[in-house]
Amino acid sequence: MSWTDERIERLKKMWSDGATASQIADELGGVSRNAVIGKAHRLGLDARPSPVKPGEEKEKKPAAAAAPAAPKAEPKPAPAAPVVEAQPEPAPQRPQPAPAAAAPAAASPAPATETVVQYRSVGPGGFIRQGPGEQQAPIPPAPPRRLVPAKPSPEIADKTSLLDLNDRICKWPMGHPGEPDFHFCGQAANPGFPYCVQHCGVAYQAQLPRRDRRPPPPLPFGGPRIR
DNA sequence: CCCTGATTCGC
DNA sequence: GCGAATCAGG
Repeated sequence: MSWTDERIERLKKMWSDGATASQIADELGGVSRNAVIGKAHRLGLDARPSPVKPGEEKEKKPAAAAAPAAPKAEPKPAPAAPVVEAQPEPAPQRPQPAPAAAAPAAASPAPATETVVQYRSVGPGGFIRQGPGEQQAPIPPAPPRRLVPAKPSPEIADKTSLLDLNDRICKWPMGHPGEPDFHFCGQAANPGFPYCVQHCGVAYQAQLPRRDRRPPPPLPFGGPRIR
């Protein structure tokens, strides 16, 4: 198998969606997990959290097979490529009480000061994480009240959320995790099963001989995201 | 042992 | 460019 454009495309998407190399490999078929990882690296895709610690530098390995004289000298890469980092702004003025919506766009016309590119990461809920050095002034003291789980929005107030799950209701996921309307089926569960009767029908299927197997039903998550 | 991703290196 | 072999952590 070769890396056609479509296959590369799928690799990219699945990789950035967080699929493991193995998953990607047997999804694509015809390639090994290693091939996928190798390709991902060659494509310059983001490194994933590796189980291997980046910490200590590995010394030469025992060169099991007769390794000819070290083929390549390795000049350590230019040490200090200027790391682009969010620069803490002087913040001379007391920040305004904060428009809660927190204009994510750096578009705010910084008056007269230099234009500083700010990099921000986006948290799981879609909120904008604060960069270092841009603490938002006084932290509102926590009210001495008991915290109560709240529905994030009226939108899903009547939907079955994670907090509503128990062993008697159907836990079949509807929509995509992380999205505002993600919820669970919520029907009465088939006793002894985590899903309602309909979803049990989808989740549990008799294994048929390969030859007359039907193509698999859509994944519970609605299949791969389309971005 | 299984899994994971990273790296190396012969092809 | 490709990917098997190898490494190393969980």
